[in-house]
Amino acid sequence: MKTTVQDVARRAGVSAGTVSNALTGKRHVAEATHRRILDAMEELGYQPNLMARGLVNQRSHVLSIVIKEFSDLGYYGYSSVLTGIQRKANQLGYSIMLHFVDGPSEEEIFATLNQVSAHRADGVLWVIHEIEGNRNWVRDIHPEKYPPIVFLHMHPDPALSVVSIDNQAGANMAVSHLIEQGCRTIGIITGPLDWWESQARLAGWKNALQQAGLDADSSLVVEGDWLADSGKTGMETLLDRRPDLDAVFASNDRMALGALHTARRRGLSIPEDLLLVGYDNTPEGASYWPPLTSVRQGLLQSGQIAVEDLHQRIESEINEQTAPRQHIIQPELIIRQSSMRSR
Amino acid sequence: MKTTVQDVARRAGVSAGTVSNALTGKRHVAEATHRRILDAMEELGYQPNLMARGLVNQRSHVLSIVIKEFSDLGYYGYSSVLTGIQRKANQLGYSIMLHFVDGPSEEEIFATLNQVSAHRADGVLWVIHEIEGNRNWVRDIHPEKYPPIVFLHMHPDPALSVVSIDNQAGANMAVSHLIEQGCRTIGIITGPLDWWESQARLAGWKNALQQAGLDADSSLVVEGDWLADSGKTGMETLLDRRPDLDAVFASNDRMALGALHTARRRGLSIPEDLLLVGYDNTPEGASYWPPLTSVRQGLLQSGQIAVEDLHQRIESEINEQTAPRQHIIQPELIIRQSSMRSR
DNA sequence: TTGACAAATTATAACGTTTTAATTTATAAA
DNA sequence: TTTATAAATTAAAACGTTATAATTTGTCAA
Repeated sequence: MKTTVQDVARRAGVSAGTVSNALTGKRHVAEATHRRILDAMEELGYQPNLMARGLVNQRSHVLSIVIKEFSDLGYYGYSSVLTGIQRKANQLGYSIMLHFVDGPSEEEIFATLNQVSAHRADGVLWVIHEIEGNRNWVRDIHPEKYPPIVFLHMHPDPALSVVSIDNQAGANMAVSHLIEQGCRTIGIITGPLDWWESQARLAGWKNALQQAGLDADSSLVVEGDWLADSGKTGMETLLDRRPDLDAVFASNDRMALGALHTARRRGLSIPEDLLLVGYDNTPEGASYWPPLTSVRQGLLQSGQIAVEDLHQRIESEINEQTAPRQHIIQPELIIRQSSMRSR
Repeated sequence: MKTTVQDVARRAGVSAGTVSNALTGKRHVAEATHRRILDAMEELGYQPNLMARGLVNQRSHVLSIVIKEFSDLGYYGYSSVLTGIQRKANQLGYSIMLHFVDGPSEEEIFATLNQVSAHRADGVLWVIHEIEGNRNWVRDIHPEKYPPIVFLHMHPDPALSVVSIDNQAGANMAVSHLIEQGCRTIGIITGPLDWWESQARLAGWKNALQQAGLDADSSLVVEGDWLADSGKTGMETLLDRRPDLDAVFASNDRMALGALHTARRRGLSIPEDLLLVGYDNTPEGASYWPPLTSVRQGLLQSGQIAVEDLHQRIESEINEQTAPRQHIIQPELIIRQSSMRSR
């Protein structure tokens, strides 16, 4: 835990500089010496000190991920993104530091950002959902007081680097599919409406209905909070309000699960009496009864793209700033029995 | 991103040492100077460089979490533990670095450990499940080549610091509860049997049956892989083998979901025809149909305890090594309708 | 042999902190 | 006033690397 480059040098009978050269491979060192150095390292169990290295190189090779705490990590979406991030980061030689935020309130955001910056992370991946003022605080951040930041799952913004998923298209697909199945009265259980994802999915629903000349009445809309319970009550409300309801689009799989629960409790069969589509395509969905049709988001991919973009940004920063880029990923509909009209 | 303690010092008209004193609060600095320094920091937007600080203090205030990659993060259990870890770590002033492992093969384990040690993490939280040789490699690690390590969810071992959950007791509770409900032929869907958790839960099942003088025949045991699909097929097998089956204990909620699926497909009602208990108490379980009885593990708590123990270990290391400690957490049964005999 | 030139190595100065020991400044007693 | 003592500040060294510029060593042609 504490043999240093000096120790290795002494043991190999060379200077510290040579050991460093052997280590980084930037300057050439003679075959024989190289071998001796390697041996010395082996014998002494040398571990380079990344803090010292980072200090002189002005480069930590650490990427900071900022994520909202608690429930989020257990949520399928976030963990997929993280996995995608991890893979690419690893491949590019970065380590990952995790920062949690509760609020996110303005002050907490800046506190976190300061911590990130104190660690001298090379870049930041912002995986906090966007609500209200959020976007504006974050737009003001950019100054070179902080390392480059890539925002995941925010809606596109020319001033920021964003990797996001086309939520409106995803919802549109889902609802269009229901329409093709012959449904006419399609309810939606949305996420919290201060999330832009929720808004976008709602817009997709509306859009699909209008394209087909169908009713997008507000009695068909009920707001949930992403959790299964709100799917239960959402479904209750929809059924009470619209006895003619023949399909429901739930804005995530958890709420779809809740909707299934309520349908079952009320003695309704899916897909016989009612069709249902979820969002996220969680692995469990395939084991619900009936197996759940859902929208696959490509979250793993989004994590990877984000890291790639960030990496470019980090590398280029030395010369001139790379302009912000927007990456928009298209989702895909996975059809299972919950939305297949059995005639 | 690059004003230094020197800059602040210059601006405040003092020396670097004084700024440092003001920063750490270890030596007293006069009221007036202190104020001037604070102002200077504010004006210059000073951010301490944690790498430099870590270098001189020989303390990074970073905790490394080693976790098996991919699916694991999305798994309820792991994310809960991580949350628990994060909370306590934050409270004690640590940042968190995440390291992923695929295998885990011996070489990969050591590669990861070397990385951890290169970052000079103050301590390690080992959240890899234990299989086969695993334990032995890990026992040999301890030498002071690496920082102190606490192992989560390994079975107790006097040579190692371990925080684990009493899986056998948990399973025993679940099965005893089924027996109390009047069940006599209770099947089990286990996890992969090279996981000690699976073994322990199996032992708990067996134990409870034997206590009650009931049959723990091998025809009642089927091995799963934690995923819902294996719950589906596991349930098929059990039903085929034992037409007299009147309850099933699934070793996690996902597999319980699969079991529900199969029961439903075969036209069996739960709890009317068959009782079912899961393990993990995932939030979704309450929305399954019927709501799932399950074993709550106290994972959040386990994460917190692990960090506390690790912290002590880190602090004390300066003097003499603290002896390894075993923490065993008792789980709790959460009863819902899937296991309530309706008579 | 001696140069001339390339290749390999080294000494030294950073990087941004904190700590130690030394020094200055303030305070109180004589 | 002085002196003794406490309080506040500072200069310099250290932490473990890498980069730069200087030096040594080796090779080959003249």
